[in-house]
Amino acid sequence: MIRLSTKGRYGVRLMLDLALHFGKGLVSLRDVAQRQEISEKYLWQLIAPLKHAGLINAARGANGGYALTRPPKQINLKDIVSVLEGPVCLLDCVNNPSACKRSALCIARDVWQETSRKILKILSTVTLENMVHKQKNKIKNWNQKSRKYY
Amino acid sequence: MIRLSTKGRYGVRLMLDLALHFGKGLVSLRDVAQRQEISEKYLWQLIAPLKHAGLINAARGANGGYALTRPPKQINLKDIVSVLEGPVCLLDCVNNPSACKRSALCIARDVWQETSRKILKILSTVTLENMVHKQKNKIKNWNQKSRKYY
DNA sequence: ATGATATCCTAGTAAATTGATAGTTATTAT
DNA sequence: ATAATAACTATCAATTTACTAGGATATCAT
Repeated sequence: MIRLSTKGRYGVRLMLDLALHFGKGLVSLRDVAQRQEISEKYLWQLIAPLKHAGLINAARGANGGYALTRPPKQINLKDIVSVLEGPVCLLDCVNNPSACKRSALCIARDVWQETSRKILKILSTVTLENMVHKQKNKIKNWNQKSRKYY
Repeated sequence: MIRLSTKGRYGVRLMLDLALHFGKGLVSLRDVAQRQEISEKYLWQLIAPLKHAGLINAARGANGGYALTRPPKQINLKDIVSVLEGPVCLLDCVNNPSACKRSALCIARDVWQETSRKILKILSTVTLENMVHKQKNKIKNWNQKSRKYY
């Protein structure tokens, strides 16, 4: 299926949470877990590869926690998804022609290759900064509505 | 993972095979299986939903077989993939807000919704006719090269 | 030093999905 | 009749997914 697993689903929410706190010190996993309503243990399994990929920093011990390694503007959905869900590549043969002996003459492969590239482009245009802005706007609008109707 | 299962992978090749024979009568599953090097039994599991979705017609009995119900120009990747892999929708909450109680205020959802729409658009721009043309060009070029070097 | 607070790491597992095979029945052209 | 072909059902091993459990290790505040 063309769909995200919970890794990508939760991972993006985790990274957005960190983005919302960027520049304000470290964020503990427990806090993220509570805000996002995701098990702390499960979140950790997402943290590990993200840290390994250099997207977040960690500080151990009391008052420890996590933070983005670079500004939200410089991290996009492609970065996050490819770490957590593997390379965005609709079929193995796209990145690795030897995965199928038909590769050389297969039109389907050409099409999937082109399509993969387009999807990748879409994902890389959405940054965490974009999402932070959207989040703030949404909350603002929601508050205005509340004032109006309640 | 953002990737296709073998259903979509084989299914598109199956439909392209039928497209290449469009207007030339029925094609038996055995022939497709041999040309595409895919098990006949497995192919049948793809045929069933495609037929049910109205993309192909079947004729039983001797000399029976399959054919596209409409010209290759009027069938695109979105049609095929959504039948075989389910709706192109990165997360359940995108089509069905009640799948997650955070839907109303979740920015991640908004972003995945927009992204799903863009991917859908990409898939619907590629028709079987496009693929048939590419296939014929590729074979032509390949033959020219052969004449040149061998 | 010590204890509280975090990160870090390894295993395990039930459920779902995937990819494929086998065998049987129904229908039609010849 | 019979050969060819679609239509259907059931099964199954392997993989992936989505978690959970239990602890080891590092760091800071006191």
